[in-house]
Amino acid sequence: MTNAEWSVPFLMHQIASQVMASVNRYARAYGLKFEGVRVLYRLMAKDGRAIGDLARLTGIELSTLSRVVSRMEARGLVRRVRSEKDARGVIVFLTPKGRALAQQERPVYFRDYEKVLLAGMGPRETEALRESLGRMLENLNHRAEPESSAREPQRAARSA
Amino acid sequence: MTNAEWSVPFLMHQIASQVMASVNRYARAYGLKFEGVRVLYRLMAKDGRAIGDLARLTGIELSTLSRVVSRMEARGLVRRVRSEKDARGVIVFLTPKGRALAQQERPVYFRDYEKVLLAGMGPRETEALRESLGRMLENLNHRAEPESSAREPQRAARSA
DNA sequence: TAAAATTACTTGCACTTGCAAATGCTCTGC
DNA sequence: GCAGAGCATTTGCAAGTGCAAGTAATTTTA
Repeated sequence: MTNAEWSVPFLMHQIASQVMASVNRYARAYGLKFEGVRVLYRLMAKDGRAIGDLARLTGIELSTLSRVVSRMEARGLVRRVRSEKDARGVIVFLTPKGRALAQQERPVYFRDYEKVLLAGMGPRETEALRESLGRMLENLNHRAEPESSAREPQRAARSA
Repeated sequence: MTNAEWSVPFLMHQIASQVMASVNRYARAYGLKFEGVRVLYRLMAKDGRAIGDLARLTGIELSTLSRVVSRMEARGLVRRVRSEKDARGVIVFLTPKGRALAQQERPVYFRDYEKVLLAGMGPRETEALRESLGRMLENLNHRAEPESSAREPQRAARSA
């Protein structure tokens, strides 16, 4: 199974989607899924963000994010405030309830996973891994698209 | 941004969903999305797999996968064959067209990403990373769930 | 050896998603 | 100071998704 020729993104895909599916199952019990969890964490890092910023940071599509925020708002986890600086914009804040949930669930979403994922690795290896991941994330944030190399082939009606 | 305290799964989440979103945009042009691409690759590694095996390997929910395969079948990328050993089962095979697409698109999906993600890393770092990722994937495959620690809290109607 | 349990998928349904169009606000140039 | 361009966000709509229930074949069990 572990084939040294597999590329890094391919490995990432495999891991990513399995972890994501699993997080979804976890978070369900709290009325959240992957997307909601990520919004929560972005707001924990810095409260009060524009919808568009959240979309950019999380990579969630804007209209989707708008609706994710709506549902989180309905559940009392965040609130929307019309920006005073620019009335087109909306700023999203955590409610105390949202903050409490994020704090309470941090270990469940992440620490337990850390145990599973990092099984059998020493501290040096995990530290190197963490650093590499951090760098990858920076790389992504600095250039969201892999500069599509001008390839924009024929459109298809449906996707599988 | 790069906060050393962020856990590995958290970093994985961030990277994962951004890469996934991006792959979706890419693959769209070929009538595929993330899920379809992953099925294609699993079949490239070993052709002729049961739907259930594909679901387990990819982490895609079974019913979803069934329909992904249906769409891929409609597009002529794979074909379903009723298993002779066990007539309940269905074996999914690549068609020549599906195989050709997988081969043709490998560089697009993965090599370009590799460039973006690994920017600024030396060969030693990327090799270590690749190994760590391989190990994480093995860890996941050996234990799909992080043994839910018997937490099964109150159900919620909708998820955000 | 026939009913019951199990396995391997597929389908119905309610909800979510992403794109494109709409809405509502702000800035620019004249 | 107002028409037109440009933004930030939301909404309509056509798919896509996951759970639960259904279908069909196989294995277990009494």
